[in-house]
Amino acid sequence: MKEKVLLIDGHSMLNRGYYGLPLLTNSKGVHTNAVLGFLNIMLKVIAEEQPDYITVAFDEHAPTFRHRMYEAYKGTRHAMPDELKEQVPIIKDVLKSMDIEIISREGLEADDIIGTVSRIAMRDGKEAVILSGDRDLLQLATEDSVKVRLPHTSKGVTTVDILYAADVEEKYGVTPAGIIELKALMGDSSDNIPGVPKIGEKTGVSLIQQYGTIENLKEHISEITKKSVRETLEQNFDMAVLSKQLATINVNADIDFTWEAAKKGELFNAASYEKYRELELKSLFRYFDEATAIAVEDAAKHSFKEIEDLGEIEEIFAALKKASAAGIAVDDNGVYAVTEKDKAYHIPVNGFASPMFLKAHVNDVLTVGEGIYYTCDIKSQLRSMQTGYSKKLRDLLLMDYLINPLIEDYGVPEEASEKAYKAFSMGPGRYDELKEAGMAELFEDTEMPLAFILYDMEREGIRASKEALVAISGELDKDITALEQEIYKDAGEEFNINSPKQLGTILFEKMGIPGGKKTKSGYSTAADVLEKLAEDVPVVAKILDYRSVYKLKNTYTDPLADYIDDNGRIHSTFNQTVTATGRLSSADPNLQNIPIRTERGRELRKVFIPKEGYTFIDADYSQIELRILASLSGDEKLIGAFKEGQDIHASTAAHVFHVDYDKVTPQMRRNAKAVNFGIVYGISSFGLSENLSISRKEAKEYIDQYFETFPKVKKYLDELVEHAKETGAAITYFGRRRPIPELKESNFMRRQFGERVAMNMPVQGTAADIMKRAMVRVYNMLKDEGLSSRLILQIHDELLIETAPGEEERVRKILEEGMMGAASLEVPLEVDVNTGRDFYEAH
DNA sequence: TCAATCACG
DNA sequence: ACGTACGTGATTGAG
Repeated sequence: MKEKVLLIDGHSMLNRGYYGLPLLTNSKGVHTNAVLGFLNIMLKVIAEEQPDYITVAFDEHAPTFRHRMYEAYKGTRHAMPDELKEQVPIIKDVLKSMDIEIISREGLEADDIIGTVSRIAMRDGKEAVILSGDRDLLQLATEDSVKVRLPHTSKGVTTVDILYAADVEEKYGVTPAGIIELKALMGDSSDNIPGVPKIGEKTGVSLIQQYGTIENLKEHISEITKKSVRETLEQNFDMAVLSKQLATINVNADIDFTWEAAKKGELFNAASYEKYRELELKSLFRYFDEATAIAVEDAAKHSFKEIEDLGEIEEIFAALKKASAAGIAVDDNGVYAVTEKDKAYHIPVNGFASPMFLKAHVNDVLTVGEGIYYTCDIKSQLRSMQTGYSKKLRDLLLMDYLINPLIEDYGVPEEASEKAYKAFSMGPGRYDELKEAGMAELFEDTEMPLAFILYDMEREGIRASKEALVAISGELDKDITALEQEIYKDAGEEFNINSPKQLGTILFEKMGIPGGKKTKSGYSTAADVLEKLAEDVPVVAKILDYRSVYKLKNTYTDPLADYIDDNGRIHSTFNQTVTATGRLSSADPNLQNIPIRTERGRELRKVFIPKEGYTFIDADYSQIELRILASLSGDEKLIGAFKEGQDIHASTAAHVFHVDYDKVTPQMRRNAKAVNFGIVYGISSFGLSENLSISRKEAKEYIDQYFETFPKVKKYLDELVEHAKETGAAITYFGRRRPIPELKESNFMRRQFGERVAMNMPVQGTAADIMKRAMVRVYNMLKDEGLSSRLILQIHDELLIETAPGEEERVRKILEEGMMGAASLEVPLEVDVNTGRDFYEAH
């Protein structure tokens, strides 16, 4: 059995990965698609070939000899997108960690390195396998000792073709050596080889089959019968000669290659696991055995000294109080504390150290301690902590979020010990960063106290009637069954209405309804498409109806019933570190998207009820985003409209359509409302035209008219984009930041998106800031006055309080004061307050 | 696991 | 010549 060497064309495989996969980023915003694509194919081929040696060849960035020749000739160069360029050093690092030899040398192309090594392998009696996405390398294939493997994707499945000399001949009609001759004639646009004009694959192949080489072809040029071919060859033969030079791979390049260095080592070792983990290439973890993974994960853990002696416990708490900075975290097993780099303690719950005892001590540290106490993910610990907000406490998770809200996974450790350690080691530095970025106040006055409020809201939950949900579910079920039958009858067959694919086929092919086509994967059956057809085609109306009823039952009614606990209450989770703009999000279940826009959906809100004797008081900000826009832009007309208490959409309509305020029609108001939304979202004429079903030209006129009416809004939005381009981030009135990496991307569409984000984030984010400040104020007022009423829900611009009997008037006042006073802008913040016996009535 | 859909602000 | 409204979460079918 011959030994085998795998030779990989680095840039070509990276390129293939980049264009073959969507532009993935990991949670740190690092693009990884090319790296992932590269590794996927490489690992697959390694598994198949079982090579004894591996070498990856990269081109140097400096233009290489062959390219220089061509560029001198044509003066062009291929540009590599930044998102791909970034990944070159990354893949090199990964390969190094896998102990894979990398060869690159100025003045040499990867092709030349691979060609040379393949010939060294032949000389030394070894087999060579070449992996590349570039057909150029086919010229290196031989009868049995050098094969080329070309990845190729069809119908989403990637296979890696195997080509020996005979396969090359069969597939391309010429021998591997003939590939060079063929390229000399037909060129290769992907490799910048010009070729002879007008000669394509067909003519080229037949000429090479007949004459073998271009030198021989030159000898017999007069024999060519077809006049056009003969003439182009006669006139452009120098192109063929140049192209041949360009196409020929140098197999005698001067490189440093030794079998010793190329020897395959342990690919899946601790170092490479660490790299994969850092890049978050989770789909590739399966290549590592469990032992490697566990060893690496364990290395990250730290040893905490168990403290059980009562005297020692008191000493530790005393030390904590004296420390200038410490890490602290708690869970059901006790308290974990880090006071110095090598002083980490675990005080377990035991006979002496009851949970109450430990909670009291922690509380004591946080209230009278002299230091700053760092923890990680405070909200998750409050169940075992029983402490109120303290300015001495800093949550690393919340700091990380403020510094970069785009991160998807902040890596909160599972165990409390690691939370304490991580918080201790990273917290102080992170706080400095936060201060540097101007967000210390936002963190201390808003985000930190808010975590405690969210914990309380989650624990309180909201009461819901199971009986009512079950009754509604039954009704919906009847409707679903009836609609299903009618739809099947109209369609003439039974099919899965929930499958957009099947539905599209039935509607637009079988039934031949016009107005189909849209998405890549077939017909769009989205509501806005179907709505346009519903009037003319009864079945389409039924489908829309079916969908909304189906959704109501399966997304809201039934799941909500399952979330009700023994006390009849539903406890959502309010996430404080997921949105890019600073808003909260709600999940498990999401209580921020309970239906309201249709009456049937809205009915569902009747199942949410306050506990016996209590009422709901709900307050929402009126047009908070547009008020923020008016204030921050300083536009007098917009500010004026708000100050006069006008209906803002009607007022916008009056200005944009040049009619009197009281002559505005409902249609005009609707259009103006869409324009106002567009402004807040980062206007584009296309988006507005889609939304309003008008021409792009008309949409543009609306927008131009709007900006002419409110010139300072225009100026403000332009400045937001400019600022974001300069600093790489958008920022709210209260200093919250959102990086916008899209602004630097090479893709036009993505940059455009970045500009819209730059316009939207400060507005949406400032609204989020104001609401959070309001929550802190409202919560503190309820607490300071010793009321029993509780904040239970936040829906972006709305707060719901379960109000104790007799506290109604106070709560109304607190909501008004708390919310209106959360910021002082150029325009007063207006709040609508409502009382109700259920959520339906209250909002 | 992803795309399509749709509920909310 | 691109191919688009901003921010979320849950369900579903299909690969």
